[in-house]
Amino acid sequence: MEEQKRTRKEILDEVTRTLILDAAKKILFDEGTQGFIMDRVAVQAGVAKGTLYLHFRDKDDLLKETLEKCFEPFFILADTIFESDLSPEKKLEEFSLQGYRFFEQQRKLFYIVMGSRELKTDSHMDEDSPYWGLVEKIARVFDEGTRQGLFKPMNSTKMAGMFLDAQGALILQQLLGKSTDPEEDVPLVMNVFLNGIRA
Amino acid sequence: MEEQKRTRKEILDEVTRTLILDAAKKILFDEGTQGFIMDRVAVQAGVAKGTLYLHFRDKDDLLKETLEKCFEPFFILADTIFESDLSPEKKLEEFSLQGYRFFEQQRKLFYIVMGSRELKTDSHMDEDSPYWGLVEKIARVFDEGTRQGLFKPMNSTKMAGMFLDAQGALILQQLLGKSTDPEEDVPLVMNVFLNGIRA
Amino acid sequence: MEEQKRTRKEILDEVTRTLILDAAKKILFDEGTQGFIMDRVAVQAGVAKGTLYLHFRDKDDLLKETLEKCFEPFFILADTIFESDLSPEKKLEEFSLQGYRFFEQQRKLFYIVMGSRELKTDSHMDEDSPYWGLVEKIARVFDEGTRQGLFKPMNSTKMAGMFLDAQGALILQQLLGKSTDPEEDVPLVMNVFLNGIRA
Amino acid sequence: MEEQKRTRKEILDEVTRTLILDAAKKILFDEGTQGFIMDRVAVQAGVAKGTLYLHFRDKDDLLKETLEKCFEPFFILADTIFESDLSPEKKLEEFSLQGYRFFEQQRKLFYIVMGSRELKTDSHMDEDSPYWGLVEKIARVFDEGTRQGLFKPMNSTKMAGMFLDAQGALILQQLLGKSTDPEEDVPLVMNVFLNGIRA
DNA sequence: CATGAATGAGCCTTCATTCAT
DNA sequence: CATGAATGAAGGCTCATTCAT
Repeated sequence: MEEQKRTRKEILDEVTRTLILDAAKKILFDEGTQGFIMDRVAVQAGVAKGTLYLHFRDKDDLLKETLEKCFEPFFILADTIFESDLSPEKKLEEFSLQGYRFFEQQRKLFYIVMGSRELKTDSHMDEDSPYWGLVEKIARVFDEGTRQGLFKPMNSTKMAGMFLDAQGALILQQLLGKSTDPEEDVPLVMNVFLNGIRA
Repeated sequence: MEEQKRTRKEILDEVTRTLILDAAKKILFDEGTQGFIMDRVAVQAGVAKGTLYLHFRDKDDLLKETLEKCFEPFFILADTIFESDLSPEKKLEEFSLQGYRFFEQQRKLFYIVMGSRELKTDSHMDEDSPYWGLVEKIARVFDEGTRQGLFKPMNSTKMAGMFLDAQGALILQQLLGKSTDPEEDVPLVMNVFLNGIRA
Repeated sequence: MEEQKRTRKEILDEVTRTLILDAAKKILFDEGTQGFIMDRVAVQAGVAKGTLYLHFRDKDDLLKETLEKCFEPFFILADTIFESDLSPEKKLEEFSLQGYRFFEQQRKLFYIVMGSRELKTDSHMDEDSPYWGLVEKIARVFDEGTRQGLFKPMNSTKMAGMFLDAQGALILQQLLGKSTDPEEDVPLVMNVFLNGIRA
Repeated sequence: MEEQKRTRKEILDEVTRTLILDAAKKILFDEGTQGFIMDRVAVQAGVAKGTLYLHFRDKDDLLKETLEKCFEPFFILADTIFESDLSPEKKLEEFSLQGYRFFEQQRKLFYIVMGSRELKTDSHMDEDSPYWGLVEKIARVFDEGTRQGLFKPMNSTKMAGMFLDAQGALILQQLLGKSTDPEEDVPLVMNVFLNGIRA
């Protein structure tokens, strides 16, 4: 029964935690990082301000977890792609396409992450940030390609960084209205990088 | 003499302005955007708080101008390259190399611009930001190459964005200690992009 | 019990609110509107500066409510008179007398309201200010007198305004030491106005 | 020649002084007491900020003199009336009418004086303010009437205060749009007061 | 005398965090 | 555990006044 109780507590905890994170996500989307204020998150979540601190160390912790939650669907998608049977080239292409689409739908998220300059949490600088996780996963695809003799040998981490950021540059231009066609942009990245690295 | 007087005043004004900007630069470097506080800038500059507002509209204005001042040497360098007689390929390579070196020396600046999330001034989002200025200039180089029959026809703005951000990815990795050799990295970018676009 | 709890909280809230208003009143009296500074009010109330903003939107709100609280006893008195069975003439006389006495005791308040020029809250200009509320109530007394055939027909609002301000002129002179005797002043107003309006 | 020089200086001084006062008047009208800021007055006057302090002790001094300058035409008018051959009753009536008209044209001035609560300078409280000057002059008219056997004996200062403020109440209502007809309002004051005091 | 850059005390307001209930 | 009133450090900005030129 002790076991049971603890479990129940843990479940309730999880529920509250999720409640808060969902609220935080909404606030982050609606108000941007400027408006990401503990008070508002608490109100949105329907919990007391103090409760926030029962589940997250401080504002930064909450923000970090919120961002992670925002990216979660994309990461799951990415993982699915990376762990599939597709060829390395196809994996990259598929990732490119999905990234493009994800941010097309989650336009605001991109603005917040790239554009907002209010986060202490520095996703680029932090070694175990989503950014670096992604870079490593893409690097593994390049390694895979090289192992299969499809790509030239290379510094895969660097190449992955370049691939990811070049992609980001296109998404940025897309969001700013310079173009809206993944049919055009995805091949563009793919051509540049595949021509550059094909064995 | 009227002329003279006005000139003298303008010079003094300029002196104070520079004094403040230098102080602001130092504060920005030492304390990051978090610590970029008007009071501190004033103390560092050795002027009164109010004086800051005699030369800059508000905190944001000061911050923006400070950043511009930080990048100035790099922009001048970039312009020199872009306006030189070098071949398009060489221009890109030289830009790549200089960018690499600039941020090697100004490591902190990169952290501040890329990493800090405290700036309202959003260099990526703002259409006439240094970022877009650079993109446009690089695009012109791509156009030039295409006109000379060296590069394939392409959407030069997109390509320039990709080129710049791919570069940034490498600089980031360099700064995080993943590598320190421009001898290795510059050819990397160049290879990828030139293979990808050469006619 | 939920009910109880909420009630208790509301009571505590009310206590703090009153604490602040009393402090604000004291500051207003002691220091005038010039010295009506949020910091000082907080210290006087024995609460933190931030607490002020938990109970009042901003400085102006606090000031407005403070003034209202200052006048409250007088308004209650006035209402008692206006709603009594006294004859219109007696009502006016009684109002006159009570106003005289109220400001005799609250001398400082008169100075603050009439003399101080620091309030944004403009009691004369604002259509639903205490001033206009009083004018309307007095006007009703004049109307009553006219209906009863005691007073000539008249524009009661205008007459009420004149009556109130004429009164104010006397109180002002009283406060400045020109006279101190309500026995003399009240009949003065009454004579002038009643002679002027009696049917 | 020394004489001459000093005179010339005095004239220039007077010119600057007037320049400043005119500017101050304009600022006061256009921006209200809120916007009555030394900087702006200086700019409007076309002189340096420091110059203001060469001609006026401090902001309060300037404000006081500005207000006096605003009322000057009305005071001159009033004096003309008070020193004329008119009967006391006619003097009061004429004063009433002219006051009414003056503020009708100078609507903004009335708002500023009565409505604005930003002036340290307290025209009502200060014993040698325009207000008290006016009261005294009106009191002399009442005295004159009493001497001529037209009015009952009375405390003329008090009566004058009442007369002036009752008048103010009507002007206030006029300005707030409750009525616009001096043909109606002037007789109103006159009736009340004359009935109240006629011998 | 005039100037106007510099001053800096002063003030309002925000918001992350705590802690008594 | 949850609560939310209280906290108070922190920070941006204003503007009357001064003084060196």
